[in-house]
Amino acid sequence: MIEKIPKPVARRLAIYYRLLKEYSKLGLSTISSSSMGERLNLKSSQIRKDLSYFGGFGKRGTGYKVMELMKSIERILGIDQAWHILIIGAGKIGMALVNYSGLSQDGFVVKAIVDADKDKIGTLIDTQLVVEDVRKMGQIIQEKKIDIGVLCVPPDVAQKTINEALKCGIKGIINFVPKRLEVPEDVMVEDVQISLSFKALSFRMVHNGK
Amino acid sequence: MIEKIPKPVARRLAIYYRLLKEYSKLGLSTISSSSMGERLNLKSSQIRKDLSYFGGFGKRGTGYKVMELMKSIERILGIDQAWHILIIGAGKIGMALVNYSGLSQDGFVVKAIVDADKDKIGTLIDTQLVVEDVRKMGQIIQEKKIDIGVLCVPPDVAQKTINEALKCGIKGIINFVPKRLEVPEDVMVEDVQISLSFKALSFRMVHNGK
DNA sequence: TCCTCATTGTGAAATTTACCACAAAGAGGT
DNA sequence: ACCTCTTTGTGGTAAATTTCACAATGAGGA
Repeated sequence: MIEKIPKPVARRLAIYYRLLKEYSKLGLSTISSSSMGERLNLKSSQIRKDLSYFGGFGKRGTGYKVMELMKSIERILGIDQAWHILIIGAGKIGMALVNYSGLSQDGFVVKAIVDADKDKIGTLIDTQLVVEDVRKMGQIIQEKKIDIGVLCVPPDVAQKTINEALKCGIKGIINFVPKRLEVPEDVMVEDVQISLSFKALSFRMVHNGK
Repeated sequence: MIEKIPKPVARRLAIYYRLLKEYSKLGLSTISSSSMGERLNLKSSQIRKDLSYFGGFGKRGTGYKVMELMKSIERILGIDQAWHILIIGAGKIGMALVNYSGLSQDGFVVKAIVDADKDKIGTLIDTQLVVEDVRKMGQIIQEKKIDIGVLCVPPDVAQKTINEALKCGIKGIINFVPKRLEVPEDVMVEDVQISLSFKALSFRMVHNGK
């Protein structure tokens, strides 16, 4: 913990977590770094080093206990608690994220969705959530104790919209908008840029993977 | 060109491209690496070095011509051509990607969407595309000259489904499934793992951004 | 023409990240 | 108790990436 954690580590921990979940479903009780590495196309030493930043979870000669390591990574990633999510923008992406199983599984609970479009406000999504007026966002953030806002609005209103959310104390943002957001230092933004992945693929296809 | 290109470069080029598009809309004709860097929170030297791998696009004392650089990056990224896209799986994500403006804008044209679910087959999406039977995938790939498959199916059928697509000559895959796909060497896979971004955010929020 | 200013392109240094290699340690058998 | 086998945790090294720093160059004005 004293040492600085390389940035790519968090992402890999999430990958290890996913694999461990699979193993636990299969009923495996212990696992070695080398078998994980083989499965994930990573060097076993990298996995061990990544884990070692947070403590010694394994046993020499035996490996790691699947359940134990899962719980530890949950704690490290902060997903041993439930995060309250607000989806900002009921466009295609926003709506797709309501009830998206990949999120609820890991403790990210969508508590509300807001939009500015009158035609969308009041619509029932997935027989679960009603689209609310974006002007009530502040109230919703406080009442539903929202931790994370997921921004899925058109680019031209992105900054303006997120400014409102910031005023109400949001400290984490998942940004689906292809624009860099200006936020205070203590607010974390994680960008999800789907179109970048398409372009990266295109690049690799044209350049033959080099 | 002889030199090896660092992996992060392609992704940044796509970011530069996005910014240049903005500049061109604003009617700017030239731009310097330092003003781009300021805007993107990157060092100007990094931008210059990234571009220099592909040639000298700028002029000393003046900077880069917006339009010219845009066209060059288009060529480098391979988005000066249209890519034919097949969406595999008409779940939430798959449906959201049909007509997703972020894609069509940059030459990624969704030509078809397939699913295995009888209830979904035949459904009209966005008054544009009809969901087709996944068993016709091979035929569709050939007839519509599909270049890239976008995998959005449940994890347990992911590998099986992609194997079919590979048989029909797909050479590029965007993978939304939280699983590593096994593919031949000459096939490029780009993973888009939404839930990883949420976990990375959670991690940073818990660890105070360090 | 010559001087000044701005900005590129790029070797070399600095930093960050990944990988190696091996001592340490536990389990199981004899 | 000792030997063997396996696998971790980690210091040190290698590789990859970013950043620095500056010579080279073009534009514009005097």
